[in-house]
Amino acid sequence: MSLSHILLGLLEKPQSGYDLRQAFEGGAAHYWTAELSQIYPALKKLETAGHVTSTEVASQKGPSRKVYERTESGRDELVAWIRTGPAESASRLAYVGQVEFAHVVDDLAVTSRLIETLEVSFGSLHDLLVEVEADLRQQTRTSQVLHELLAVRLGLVTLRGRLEWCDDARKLLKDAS
Amino acid sequence: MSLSHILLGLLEKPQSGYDLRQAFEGGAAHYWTAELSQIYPALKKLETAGHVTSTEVASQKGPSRKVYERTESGRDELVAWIRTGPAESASRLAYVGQVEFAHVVDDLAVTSRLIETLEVSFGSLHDLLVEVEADLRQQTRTSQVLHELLAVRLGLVTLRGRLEWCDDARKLLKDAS
DNA sequence: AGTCACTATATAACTACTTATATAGACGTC
DNA sequence: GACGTCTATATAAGTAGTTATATAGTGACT
Repeated sequence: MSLSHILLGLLEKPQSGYDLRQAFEGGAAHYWTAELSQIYPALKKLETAGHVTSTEVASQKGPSRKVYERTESGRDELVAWIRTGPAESASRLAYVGQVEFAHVVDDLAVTSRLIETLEVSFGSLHDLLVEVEADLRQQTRTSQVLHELLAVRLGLVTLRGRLEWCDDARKLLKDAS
Repeated sequence: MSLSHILLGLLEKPQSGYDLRQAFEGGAAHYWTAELSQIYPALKKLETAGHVTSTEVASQKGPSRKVYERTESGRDELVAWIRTGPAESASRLAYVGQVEFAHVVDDLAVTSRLIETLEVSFGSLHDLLVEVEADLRQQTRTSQVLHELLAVRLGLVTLRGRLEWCDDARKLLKDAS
């Protein structure tokens, strides 16, 4: 389950469940979203596991808020997740969270390794799609072939963008170290 | 549920559940994956709904295969799904399937409308991230800010790629009509 | 005074998805 | 001939995620 990990990452600052959903809407939306009905039970589970603690805070508008804070154990769990690197079968883009929260590891080499791993998997998917596209180009341009070509090209531009990003990321990391 | 719709789209040619999984691995993987344990019940459900029919075919290697075929009603269901356009909250990229299978609608105007809708939603997410990036650029370059910047840029290159694709797709459609 | 929108938490019911396991024939190889 | 791998279908158990609904206070508009 990586929603828990994403929540632990977002808890760099103590926040309520409601706040955390705002975080998903503003910025994090490009790689992950979650409903409140999923966030509240997830926070409760993290609390029982000892990865977060909660304190009730009176609010000027609406009911009192429950503000969650990451514990040492929570930080350890987050670090462990980031160190494992991206899962091969990631239908959701949890690896973006791993990159975003990698600063808690306090070791840029971990970030570099993450990027290298991603580059390999982006690369092989890209190569596969290049072949599929070449195949489609040789077929007579029926409506079906045209639409398949559109779908494949969407994959290609996305992967080309991500590969460019790997390059860019390496440069940023070199400048930083 | 759009796995059913994706399966209906892939059933342009009659195929078995096993074949359909291969399709997810070869090419469709960039926007959707599904395990066999999810595909088999989904096909059964489609059969009860009358959207597909199955015929048992003896196989030279291994056990006999169950080959599924899309019915008229299945085609109607697929067309209806494509006509509704992309869902706003699409954590998985089902809209790529809508583009890929749009040829069954047999009306390029539908494809054009799909692309226009996508361009709007890609655009607004892109604009949001541009603002977030500008914000981060002004902050002192701590490790945390660097990692947030990396995550935001990954989103940006992805969205820039997709916006380029919208342009490209419009041109391809113009040439085709 | 009534309605709407926003902050805030919570749960029930449902749907989707993953992981593990069982079965079974064909083919290759050690 | 024992083992591994590939084709092929299927189900059980568990986890993740969505949709609907309830509750409740605040502020703004009508």
